[in-house]
This record gives sequence, C-alpha cells and structure tokens, in this order.
Amino acid sequence: MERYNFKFTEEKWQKFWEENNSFSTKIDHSKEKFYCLEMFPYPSGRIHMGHVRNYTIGDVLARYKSLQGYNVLHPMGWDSFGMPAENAARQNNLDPKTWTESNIKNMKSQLKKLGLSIDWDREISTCTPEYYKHQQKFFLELYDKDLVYRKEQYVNWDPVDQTVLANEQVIDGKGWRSGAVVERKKLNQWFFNISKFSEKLLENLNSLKEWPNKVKVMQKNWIGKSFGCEVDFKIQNSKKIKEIKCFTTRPDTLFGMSFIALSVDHPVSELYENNEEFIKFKKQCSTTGTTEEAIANAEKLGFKTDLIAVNPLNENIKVPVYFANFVLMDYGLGAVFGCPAHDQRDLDFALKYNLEVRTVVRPDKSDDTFTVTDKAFTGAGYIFNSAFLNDLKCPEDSIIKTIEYLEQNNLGKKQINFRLKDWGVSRQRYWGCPIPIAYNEKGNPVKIPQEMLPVKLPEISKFETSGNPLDTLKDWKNITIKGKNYTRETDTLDTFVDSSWYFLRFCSPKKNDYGFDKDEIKYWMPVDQYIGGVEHAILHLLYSRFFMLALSDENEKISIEEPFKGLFTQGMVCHETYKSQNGEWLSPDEIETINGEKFEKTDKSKKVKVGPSESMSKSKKNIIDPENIIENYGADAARLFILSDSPPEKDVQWSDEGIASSYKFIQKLWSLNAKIMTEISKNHEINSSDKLDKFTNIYLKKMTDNLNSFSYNVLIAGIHEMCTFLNKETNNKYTRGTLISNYNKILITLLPIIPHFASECLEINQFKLNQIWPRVDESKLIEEKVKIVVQINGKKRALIDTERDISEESLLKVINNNNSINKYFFNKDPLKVIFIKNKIINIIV
RNA sequence: GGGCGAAUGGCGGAACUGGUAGACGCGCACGACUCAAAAUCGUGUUUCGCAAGAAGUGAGAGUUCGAUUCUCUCUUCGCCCA
Repeated sequence: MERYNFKFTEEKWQKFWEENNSFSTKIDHSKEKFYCLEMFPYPSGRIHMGHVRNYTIGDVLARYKSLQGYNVLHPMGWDSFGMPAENAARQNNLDPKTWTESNIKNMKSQLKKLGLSIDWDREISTCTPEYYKHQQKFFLELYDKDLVYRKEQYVNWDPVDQTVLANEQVIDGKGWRSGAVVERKKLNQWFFNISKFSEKLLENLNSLKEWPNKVKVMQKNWIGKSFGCEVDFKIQNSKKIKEIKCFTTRPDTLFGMSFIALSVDHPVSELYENNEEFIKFKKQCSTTGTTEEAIANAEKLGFKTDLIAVNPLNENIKVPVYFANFVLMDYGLGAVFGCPAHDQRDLDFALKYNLEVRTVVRPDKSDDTFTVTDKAFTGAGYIFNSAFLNDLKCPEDSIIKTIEYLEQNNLGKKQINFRLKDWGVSRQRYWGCPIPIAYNEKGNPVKIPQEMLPVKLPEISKFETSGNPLDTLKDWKNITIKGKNYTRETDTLDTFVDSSWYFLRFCSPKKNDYGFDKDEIKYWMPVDQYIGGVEHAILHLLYSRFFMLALSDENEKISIEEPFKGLFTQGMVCHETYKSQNGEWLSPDEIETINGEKFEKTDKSKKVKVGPSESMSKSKKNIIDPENIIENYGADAARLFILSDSPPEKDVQWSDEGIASSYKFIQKLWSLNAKIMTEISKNHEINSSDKLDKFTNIYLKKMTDNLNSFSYNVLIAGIHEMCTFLNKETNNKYTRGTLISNYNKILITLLPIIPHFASECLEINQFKLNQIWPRVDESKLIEEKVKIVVQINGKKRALIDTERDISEESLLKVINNNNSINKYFFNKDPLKVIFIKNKIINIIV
C-alpha cells in the first residue's frame, strides 16, 4: 500500500476548492445563516502558530456548520494600517504600502495552504481607499451626531522620533525605540464619545449569553460604574473661589476628612499660574506617567494652597487644600476629599504632610480602642466619631444616609460615575486612515465635503525625516474647498477604528456608496461566533460594540445593538525556551536532542539550558514556523495537532513529538481506509450490523456534542478510539452495505478537522462529496446489557453485567449469590441500600 | 490590595446534571518483524505491595450512602484591575 501523500492531496483539494468556489457565499433565505468570524490578522508577512490555532478553530466550526446545512459566512481580511509598516519602511527604505501589500500576498498564500474554508471573494484590507473611504463617512456621520469632538489632552511625546507614544511604548519613562526621555505634552486630539454609551455598554453585557464570563467581568470593570456623590465644599478665605465640588464614593467618611486634593489641571490652578513653586510642582507631576498604575505607585506629592475648605457636615472642621499628583482631571471632577483613616493613598499623603488621621469606621460597634495609625481601614464595619451617622452599618446604610442628608441640605447630590473615558482616536502618524477634516485660518475645523471623499493618503516613496510625513507634504496639506483655503488635519485614525466595523464590511465588501448594505446586514449580522485572542477582551470588543451602537443609534437602517452573539477566546501557543551556556536565546531549530539531552546543533559538546514553556515570541526565539510544519507534515497534521493536546481556550504546548504523532495518526487512518475498502470489496454476508451501527451512533453523538461545546481535544481522542475500534472490528466480516453506510458517516465527521484527507478518502471510496452531517439514531444508543457498579459501604467492590432495567430485588439476589462480592458483607444484614437504575448499587452494612 | 479562574500519573489532559478517577495522546518498558536499526504492529504503564489489598484528584475541614464535582478555610499559580 502506498503511503498517504499529503503534499499531492492537499494541493489537489485546495485547487479543487478554489476552482469550484466552494466557499463563496450569498444570501439564501431558505437557509439559516451562520456568521463565523476569526479576528483578522495584521499582515506582518508571515503567519505564526497563533494564527494557525485561531483559524483552525474557526475553520472547524465553519465547516461543521456548513455540513449541518447552514449558510455559512466565513470571510478573511487584513488589519493593514499601523505602526509596524512605518517602522519597517524606515528600516528598509521603502514605503509602507509596498511593504504591506507584499506581506498580504505572502500571508494569503500561507493561509491558503492551511486549507481554510474561506470566502476569499470577500477579502478586504483596511489600508485601501475602498475600505477607509467608508470609515471617513462614518467619522463625519458620528461628527454630525455629536459623537466626535476635539479637545486637548496629555500625550506621551517622544521628542526624538517626534511622535506620540502609546502607554505601553513608554518603558521606564523612555521611548521604546529612541530611548529619549518621554515628555507629557498637551495636544488637540479627536475623541469618540464612547462614554455616552457607558450605561448601555454595561447593561447589554447581560444579553451576551454566549460570551465567556471573564470577558464580561473585564469589560464591566473597565466601564467601572460607581455610585457616589458630588459634595460641595465652601472655601472660606478666597474671593475668587467660593466653592469646590468633589466626587466621592465614600461620602460616609466625611467626618474623617483632613484635606482636599486637586488635580494640577483643576480650574483652581489658574489662581497659581504665576506661582513659580506651583509651576515647578506641576512640571514634576508631568514626569510621572499617564497610566493609572504609574500614578498609584508613585510617591504621593502635594502642593499646599492657602485655601481653607469647610466640612459641609461640621462647620468646625476646616481643612487645607492641596494640589496632588495622584488626582487626575479625567476621573470624577478632578477633586477629592482626603480621609486618611480609610483610604491608603490618602493616608500616605497625610503621613507625609503631617495631617490629622481621624478614624470614623471601626470593624466592631463596641470596640472603643480601634484607631488607624499606619494602615488604612477599608473594610466593612460601623461608623463612629460622626455625629448623626454614628453606629450606622458601613458601607451599605451609612452611604445612603449621608447622601440623603447632603441632598436635603443642598450640600451635594447623588452621582453615578464611570471609569470609561472617551476614546482618543488621533494618531500623529502617516500609515492610517486620514481624518476627513480641514481647518480654516482661525484653526476651526470643517468637514471635508462628501464629494471630495475619500481623503486619500498621499503616496510617499520613503520616510526621510522623523515625525509624521503628512505634516511636511504641503501639496497635500493645503487644500481649497469652494474657493477658500484650508489646511488638512494631518493626524490619522487609531487602527482600532479600522477593526471596529470590519465585520459589517464583510457582509457587503464591494458596496461602493456606503460602508454596508442594510439587507445584507439584516441577513448576516450579528456574528454568530467570533473567535480570537483574549488580549482583545477589552478594547477591540468594546470599541466594536460602541460602533454598533453609534451606527444604529438614530439610524433605522439596522437595529442590531450587539455585533458578536458568541465569543470564544482561544489560548496561546507555547514552546519550551532554550538558552546557550553563555545565556543567549536559542531557537528550536538550533537544538539537537541526543539521548534525551539537548545540545547546540553547530557544536554538539555544548549543552543547552531548557527553560519553561512560554508563549512563542521573537524575543525568546521559541518560534516554530507554520510554513515549515506544513511543508514537512502537511496542513491536516498541523490542524490536527494544534487542536489535539489542550482545550482550545487554554494554552497549548507545541512539541515535535506531538506534531509527529499527528502525522503518524493520519498515516494510520490511511491504512484503516485501505483496510476497510478491502473488506467492502469482499462483500461478506455473515455478521449482524448491530455492533457497528451502535458504535457509529455513539461516536456520532460524541463528535456532535464535542463540536458544539468546543471540546476539540476530546473530539480528537474520540477519533483515535474510532480508529482503534474499526481496525479490530472490521475483521468481523460485515456486509458491504453495513460497512459503507457506517464508514461513510464516520468519514464525514473528519471533514471539519482534516478536510484534505477526508475529502480524498470520500473520493477514492466513491462516496458523495457533498453530504450533510449525519443524524444520530437515538434508538441505537440504548444498551440492552449494562454494567452496574457494586459498592459496599461506598467502596467499589465489583462490576457486574446485567440486562437493562434490572430491579433492585433481582440485583440483590445476584449479588448475594456471588461469592466474590458477598464476602464483603458475609453474616451482616444490610442497613440501607441505595440503588440507581442501570448505574450503581451501594449496600451499607 | 480587589475581582475572576485554575490545581488530577513522569508530561498534556479526560470524567454528562454528585455515581467505575486517570479516556485519548506523549513518554517509558517489554514483545513481534529485522542480520541490525528506523518505521510499523502488539502488550503494559497512578502509587505502595510478590499477592490479597490499601492509599489516591494542591492542603485541611464540612454536607452526603457516595465528592475531582457542592460549601468553608488555607497554599500556590495564571489573568484582569489597581
């Protein structure tokens, strides 16, 4: 028998699918639709194992749903704007467009080699004007709806690269590429008013039944709804400032207040504009990063003003007002009152500046000795030292009571606050979607008229200077609209905008006059199953949800609020890490294993240090190139292995043994196929079909259940069992008809996982290629013989074969007559018997 | 510090609503084929024990006839937020 030639077979079927447009889809109202989407890739040039895993999981589902008779939409595209293209262009002296396009070409051919059931007619690329022109229209649409606005915001500015850095690009206060000390700079930026939908985005999470709970929790925390109250503090000694409003979630600790802390950007700061000490302090604050974490970890610093604030609940408590580095203008009102005893940050601050620490909550009502000294008490308890609040249960009763009092006396009001901030979408970069805005001489923005869209990115041959090339392209930058002169906005949009609506574009990728077609959307949306990495659990998913709301709000064209009905987050692909004796990272193909020990390939006297298995990354060189794997083992083996070792939602370890074993298993299935075909040709007429029929149905049930629950690793275990069983069982001389009908069904179940192999087997066995997922015959699942566990005092003592539905009495009779069991309760009367039909009997003696 | 989740053989992992713990794979051992090796096929493989048997799902308690599964406390690890 010939060995299975994966190279020949895989090429053959990929060609077949392409020539027959096997996966191209259109609306078909006679069928139920299924929109299966995997997060589209950034075209870095080569696919990595993470892609292989992501797209294999999606492909198994798409092919399975398709076999079940659904009209499946399974598209693919490219998230092709973004920084790596600019970096590569600078390094290699070419332009981002050429670089990106050639990457797309490479990656597309690599993806095709995986045998994915993708409708390539719907391919989109976000860096093309055909895509981003619609995005510009959406931008203006949102602008008209007041969902887009401009404001000044601090950014991380790299003075060498002349560019804005994202928080994660700032390492130890320095730019990740230039190494220059990063400055905080205020820039005018465009924002999407995502916070308008805070409540809706939070509330709708409840409707997402097919999302992993942890993602919903993450989003909930990110939106961060908090109940609290706005409190008005009278300022005693200033003519200009009469009052400062603070937001707090703990108004019940007001009696413990000992200072007020303001953000350096708080309006009150105008009073100190010319104060040199204050200017110095403000500058010092600007050296701490912009992340909440950086601010939380930084030493608490303050600048004392001469203002004195009065406690609204007790006029005798008068406290100083500080500017402090841990208060942000973005949160609440940029002003908080400090209660050191019950907030660690406030306590750190108070201890530093020698402020009073007044304890007002204690864990126990009667504990008169409880006082906070160096550790803030934030737990639940009872209020004391607080006049009319004394002895109230804290926090549940005390907060309500305080807010009631403040509202009744016009001293403050109940307030809901969200942590979610508006989405800054301006990026000072070239390789992104141009923002369709221009400015007049006064600097006021105007929309680029519809007929002048798209605002195309001007082509450049290479990056010469640092900074954004759009700033220096005068021909592009200066424009005339209706005879008047304007300058263009030179910022481009965050690439998260590109990916916030691409799933809509896939429904009608060629539509020219608008981003999507409402009939197509109505049929295909929402995405039934979205699959991707958990690293996008917050931003990408939240932004996409926002976009759906922003577009459907006041827009009767579509009435879908949530874009992704089901979400599945897959784990990462890991590999062992290797280091040479002098501590350099080594890649797996620089290693050779001799007698279970690992050595450097180039010098086999050098032993290699094996490190823990970690997510594949360039920096640790623990990367396996999927293209090599496909070349050496085939796409089916790669697909099989990436699914077989771990549940898809958990991390999987790539191993040489594993992929080799999958490869061997396919060869084994190939021999099995040959064996069965030989048996079929013999056409025996002896055996009853019962045993084989039963097996097939049990197998089918398992396969179907495991596919529905994403238990792909268990599903593959089932295929192994099937192979072992059939190898033995086909010796039992079944009739031709029995073998064909059972084996045909089994081959169909292999189609989603190893499609090339299964298609080839179907074809050479002369089975039909277009078949539907086999139905489970429930009547065949019933066993007439069952195994019953016999327990004595809860301990398993025996396993007995009986006929189905045996009664407790008859079973006890059998047990009493069985010497190997009755020895365990010889001479003792059963105290109690627990009997579960067809399962277990437990005798207590 | 808060939230969420996890912990099962040498390893990756199975176990439906509480009912045979360790499916399946890797690794390992032995055997067959071979002059030999590779490949392939077969058998075995939680631990202790020659065996009968006993113990056993991170640790400790609890509920139950019965707990990997439910409850509580703790430990370690992972992720998110701070």
